[in-house]
Amino acid sequence: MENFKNEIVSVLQPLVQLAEKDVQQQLTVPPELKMGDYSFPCFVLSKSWKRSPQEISAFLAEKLGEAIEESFWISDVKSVGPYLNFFCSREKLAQETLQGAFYEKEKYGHLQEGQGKNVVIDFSAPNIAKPFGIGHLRSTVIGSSLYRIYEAMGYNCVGINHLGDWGTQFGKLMLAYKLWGSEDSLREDPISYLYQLYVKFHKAAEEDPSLEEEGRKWFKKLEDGEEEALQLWSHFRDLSLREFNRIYDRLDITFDAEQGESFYNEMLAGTIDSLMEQNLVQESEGALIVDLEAFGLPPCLLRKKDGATLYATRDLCAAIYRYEKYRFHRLIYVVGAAQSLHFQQLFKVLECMGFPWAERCVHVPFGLIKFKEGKMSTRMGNLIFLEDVIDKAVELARQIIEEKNPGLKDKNRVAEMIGIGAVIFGDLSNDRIKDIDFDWDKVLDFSGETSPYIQYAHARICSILRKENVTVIPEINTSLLETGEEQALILALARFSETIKKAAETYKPSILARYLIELTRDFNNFYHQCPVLTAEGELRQARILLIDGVRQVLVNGLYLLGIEAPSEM
RNA sequence: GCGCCUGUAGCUCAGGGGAUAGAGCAACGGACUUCUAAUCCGUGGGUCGCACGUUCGAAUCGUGCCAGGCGUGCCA
Repeated sequence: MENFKNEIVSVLQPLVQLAEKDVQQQLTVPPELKMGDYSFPCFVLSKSWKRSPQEISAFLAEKLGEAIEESFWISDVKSVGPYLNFFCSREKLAQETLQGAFYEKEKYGHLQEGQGKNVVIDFSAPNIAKPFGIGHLRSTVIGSSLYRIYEAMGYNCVGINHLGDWGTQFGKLMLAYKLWGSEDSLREDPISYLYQLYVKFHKAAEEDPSLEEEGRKWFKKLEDGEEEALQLWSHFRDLSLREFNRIYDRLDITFDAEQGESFYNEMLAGTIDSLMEQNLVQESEGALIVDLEAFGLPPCLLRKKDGATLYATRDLCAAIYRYEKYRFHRLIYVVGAAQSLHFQQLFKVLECMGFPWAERCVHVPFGLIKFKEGKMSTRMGNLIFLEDVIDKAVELARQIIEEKNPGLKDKNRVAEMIGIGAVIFGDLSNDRIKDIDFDWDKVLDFSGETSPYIQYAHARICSILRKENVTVIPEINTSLLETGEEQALILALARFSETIKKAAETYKPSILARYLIELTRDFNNFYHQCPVLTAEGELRQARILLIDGVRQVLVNGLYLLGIEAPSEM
């Protein structure tokens, strides 16, 4: 598809006297398939040419008539009103696309742009000693998907789970444990017990604000390395990690490093020192800050008046450490939009410190998961556990399998793929910046724009390909694929690669998710209109290769979202 | 107060200068002796929050307003 576009630019550019870039930018996709594959609107030329866009379009179409004959990709040019519409050679496009999918398999659609470059992605980052709530799903699945998308772009990715394993909340938790905790209850169900303690603490602190102060003291003890505090901390941390890993396993998510906030403790002093040497630090109201007023930003707090550090300090250390270790081409933080200001400050401080790579740090923000009942917060105790959501979705998938395909083998495995896929897709299919209204009915709906819809189409294709006397052969007569449904499918497949690129550039997996829905819709139209198995000879072979291409792109695309596709369901 | 984000069909959302603004859900009506009906086809449903501006052209860009969310120094 890119080749086709480039060819349009090269034949059109000398005629219209615009820069190549401008020509490229003007090109749009017509609203209907039969209008062509790319269109050049002639309005821009109207003024300088002193002619109506309709006349210009007609003129250009005639002029281009000859140039087109020697063209490889462009099969036709038509003037439609003010638009100049280009048609791609469908046979060549089908050839290139379908053979590409056939030969490149799971690499189909991938690019080489990122060869030899490292991209560090900071995602998930749950807080130790707190349950893995539905709120953590977003960073986890968006980050993991971006990881896979950037790998498909050719980059070498480093996924880091910046665990929230340090900070004042631990002081509070330790205090709560000291006040009300019991080792027995802790051992029984660690996370949920710690969670209860945490909620209890915040309720009690409302009555007695001195508890907050006491909690901060406990965190200070931890930072000072006091034995008892350290032991409790390490105990809580181990128990939590075990729980998180169970969830990551189910979601098929891995990290290359699990350096949490605590990892940077030893570097804190050094970082503050070097900030001081550069005269970037000031004392204010007993705290240590970097004044950013010159940049229209509130000050960045490095150290509290009690001497304990804040997360900005740890994030500074982390960024510096990561650059030294990975020399990243880009450092991506997949963190909620609520922390936008924090990252503006963080990047600005790095810039002030003279790090040229500060501009290669990006915050990829996302909206909140909201509830009809109001805001969800760990403190209030109205958390929805991610695992409960997954369990319910998987259970529903199992029920539907029992009802529709009771003879299916490996039911549990398939139910897991479908249920988990639905949960992930439900999150990734919407623009990440928007808040999501959490709705059980929506999570547990497997029809329409959902991943089971895509998986189902995939399973149907596999079912056809499993039939006797079906062999996928790459050499076909592409001119036989002439119905609107087939053309639409080929075109959709041809746009896979540019969709990956767009998703990567905008850090939006939702673009890929939408693409897969549309591809699946195109396939379903085809499926209901064009028989494969009962088609004759060459046409049958051509359609077999076509659906095999669709199958491959569905698998590859779902993989990039972190979703598996069962071959039967 | 100030800053950032969001506002499109009853609901959930695509589209983010270009041709008639699209899906899904919900409602109603159709399609399984034919490749899996978790599917498909059809019907109804819209002052693209409001106003002004830029442009040949605005849901899309700018400014102002309205509504909601988030943030705004010792949480992360």
